[in-house]
Amino acid sequence: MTETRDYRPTVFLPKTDFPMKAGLPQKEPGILARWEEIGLYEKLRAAREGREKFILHDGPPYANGDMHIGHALNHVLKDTVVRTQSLLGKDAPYVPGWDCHGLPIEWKIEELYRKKKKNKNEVEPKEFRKECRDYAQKWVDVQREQLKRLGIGGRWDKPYLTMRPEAEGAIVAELHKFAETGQLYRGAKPVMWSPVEETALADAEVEYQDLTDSPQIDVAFEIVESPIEELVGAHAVIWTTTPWTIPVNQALAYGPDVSYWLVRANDGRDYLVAFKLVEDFLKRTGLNFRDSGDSIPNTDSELAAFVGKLHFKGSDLAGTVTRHPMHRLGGFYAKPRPLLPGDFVTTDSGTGIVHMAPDHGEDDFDLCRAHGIDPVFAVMGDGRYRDDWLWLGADDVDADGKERRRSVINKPFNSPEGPICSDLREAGALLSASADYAHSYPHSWRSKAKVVYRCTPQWFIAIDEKLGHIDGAPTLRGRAMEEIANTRFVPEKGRRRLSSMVEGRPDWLISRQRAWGVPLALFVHRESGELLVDPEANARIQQAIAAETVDAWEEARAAEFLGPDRNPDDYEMVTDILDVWFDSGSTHAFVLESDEWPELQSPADLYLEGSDQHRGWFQSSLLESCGTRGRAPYKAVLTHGFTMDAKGFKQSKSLGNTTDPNKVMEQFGADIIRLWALSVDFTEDHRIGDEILKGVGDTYRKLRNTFRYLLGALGDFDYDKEAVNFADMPELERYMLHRLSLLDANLRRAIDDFDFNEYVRALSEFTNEDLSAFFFDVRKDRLYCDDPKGLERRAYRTVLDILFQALIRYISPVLVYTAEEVWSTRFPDRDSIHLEELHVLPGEWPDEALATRFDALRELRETVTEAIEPLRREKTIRSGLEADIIVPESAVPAGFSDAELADLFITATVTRGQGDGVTVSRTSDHKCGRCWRLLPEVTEDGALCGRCDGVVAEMDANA
RNA sequence: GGGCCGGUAGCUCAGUUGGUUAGAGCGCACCCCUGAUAAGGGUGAGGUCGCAAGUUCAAAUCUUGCUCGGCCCA
Repeated sequence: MTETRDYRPTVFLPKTDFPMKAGLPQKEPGILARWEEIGLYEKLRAAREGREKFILHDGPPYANGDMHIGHALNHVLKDTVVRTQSLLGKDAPYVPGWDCHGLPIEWKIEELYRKKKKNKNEVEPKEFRKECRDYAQKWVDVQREQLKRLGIGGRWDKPYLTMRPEAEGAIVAELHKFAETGQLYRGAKPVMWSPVEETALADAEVEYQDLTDSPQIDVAFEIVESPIEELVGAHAVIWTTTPWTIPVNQALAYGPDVSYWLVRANDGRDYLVAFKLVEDFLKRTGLNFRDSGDSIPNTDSELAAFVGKLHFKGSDLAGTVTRHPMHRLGGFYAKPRPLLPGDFVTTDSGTGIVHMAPDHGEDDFDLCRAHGIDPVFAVMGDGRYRDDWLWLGADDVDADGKERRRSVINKPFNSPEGPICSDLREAGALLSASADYAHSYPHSWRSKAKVVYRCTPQWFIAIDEKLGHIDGAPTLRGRAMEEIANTRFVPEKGRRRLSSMVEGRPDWLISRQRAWGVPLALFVHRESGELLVDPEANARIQQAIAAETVDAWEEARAAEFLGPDRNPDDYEMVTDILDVWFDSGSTHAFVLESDEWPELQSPADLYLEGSDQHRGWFQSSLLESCGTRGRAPYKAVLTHGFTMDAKGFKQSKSLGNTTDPNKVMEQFGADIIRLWALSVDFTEDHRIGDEILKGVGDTYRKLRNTFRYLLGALGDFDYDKEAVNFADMPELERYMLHRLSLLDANLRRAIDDFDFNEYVRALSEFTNEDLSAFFFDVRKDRLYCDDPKGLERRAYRTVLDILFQALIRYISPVLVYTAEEVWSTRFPDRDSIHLEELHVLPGEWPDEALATRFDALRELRETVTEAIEPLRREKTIRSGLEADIIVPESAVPAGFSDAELADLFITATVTRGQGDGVTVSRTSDHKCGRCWRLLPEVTEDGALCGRCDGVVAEMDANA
């Protein structure tokens, strides 16, 4: 009789060439090449011309080394901000930049010299800087290619570099603004100084290492004068870990609120020591009480017995004067060493009396300056004492009787057997000396050598002077604080972090004694010591540097810069260079305000960097801009955390737990890294690792397959001929447009909040839950089997088209390559998805009443699938299509027919019953040979249902 | 050592001003489909909310201490 016909060719299956497997590592470079070929970035600029601008200003990464995961995260976030703003229709240009000057690069070049046994001092500064410049340029080029490969869109043909001569000239111009407005001063202040590199170091250039063999000594200073009679002739004891500072001791400090005790020791002397530290003191020195009856009081009553006896409050010590252990040498050492009150004195360690060397400590300097005691500048740049310094220890003499001048960080110099200690011991002043103290001590992060505090002439920007040139502004610090209050912070906690740093910071030390950087192009009058303030001279300097690079700043040209009315011999030319934070703090000036990038403007809408930049770029930019312009260079600041390894630990090369984004791109593709960066909570520290990347890959495949389905279902869709009006659509289609409207609002809010985690999550959940598991599944039958001319199938495809148009735009800032691949598959003749804007969705789509009914229906649907499950387990039925369902009448939302329910539940039939549970049984109907539904109208398995019969008949007729 | 920030299922994340049984997606296990097929659908098992005290009728949520991790600083 009737042989079973194979109806497969009559079913409208999705058809597309878009592959399920992505092959991103192979595919992405080709897509990137095409973008460059068509000039995508320029096309986008042209397309958005005249629109509202959104300026994200790029914080310059340092031009050294390959792109690492931190760069990748940072740039993906920046790119996503730019692309999402562009999706909203704004003109959002992106000009990337690099930080090129500074010690790390200089150090690299010096390292190369050392390998070649070449001495830096024998090389012309110009030649040396040229090598630094070439080195920086090399890494700029490397990083640029890596960032492009990541899919970061921007002005790659003209990035800003801090070493471009135009930038160097502009940075000098910014410095001159500070000079011309009186905010710049030269001060002698102890700064972190590396004797090895012979330069002052910024905080960021210093690292702390734990030492266990540092020297510690107790030194007695004889009291020669005091309002307290018992103290005269006694000894004040200081404790220090830096014996080398004793030669420049100038005073002692006590804590006004600290309690002191005069210890009558068994060596016959009386020692003044903080009460709380007596025990430690005796232990270190091996001394004991002179009278066996004395002991350290343990109880309050024992202590009370001492009060008024040999027990003093710190403030009582005012007016007490000691003399230096080496006072017999006369001169500097013969001067009195007064006891001064210092709030910084604690009783955590030592003796509660602190020796003051204003040359070598911040507290020391400040306290001494307040009492008219000046530093003596005895230690030179290489860490050695001046040749003419009177005393450094008698045995610091070589075999020929010639004095050896050792660096102060030299270990033997500071050792208990060293020259300082030996002489102190001989003078009877050394009460203890050992080399076993454990603490952390600052080292240069480049040379790993110890650094010291050293007083040197340095240039500072004053933080607490009134800003006379800016109307209504208080001090620089004050204005910066006001501007922090006016700035948006994402996340909000960044505000507190930045303000507490600005609140507590000292004046800005901007000078460095190095070669690779922008000069502090200033003249100082030799006689008056005054800074030359001459806008015309300054302009000549700026122009020369902008034209010829920093090489223009050389002695030979002093006359040219000073002009005909001044004698170059009268002026000292400053040869220091600027802190690189001043360079990058000025980017808003030489990038955002520059004519070279007319697409930019200032202030920027957003600065976006890692949370470490609260100390760095956010702050230097804020101070630079407030000092010169009286306002912040940004309207908003977004910070991200750091990327840890899979277990939440810091990534480091030495631990071998780093994830290299370049390798991830090779292995999985740039889109995977991008999706990862946007999936984690970047406002906090977050992790990366194999398992996490695998999960990201799963999310990616689901999104990709959703697009593959849409492409397949819409392969032959012709909007003009097929589209159905909203009003004519079935309710499910209208409900999906409601859901899309919600998603759209959600995503737009996420864009405004820079909440990309939410953005990706919302998008991913929508495709999983609303589309794949619900809408696509329910409408599968209609797509495959309905009459193509029928309203229902056309309505479905119309919504699929709407979904496609929306989703491809939503995903385009995230999966930049895949979005393009999808777009070009559907529209091979169009330029790029990345030129598109979000559509404004029709206001008629949201329908709360409809949504309430469908939301309830989906809940019922869950109950139904749950009820079907046991029958499938026992193999009574295989799929829901074989199930007859009875649902409680009361559980069904209004307005659904039984047939609609069967469609929505993907079951054979649905009827309503009175009970409160769902009943499931196997249907007795037969299976349609084409659509596989089990329906009463199908006479036998394999025969056709009415719908399929009609469709097949028409196809046959047209064949 | 100090300041600030964080610790919720295997993973990525939600959890309003303290208020039923702490949620989602993914993964995993099991099942179905074999006409989205290296895809699709379903069901299920996973949590002492870092630990310990405290406040409260009630704590993932508030307080304190500790611990682990991070950033910045010394």
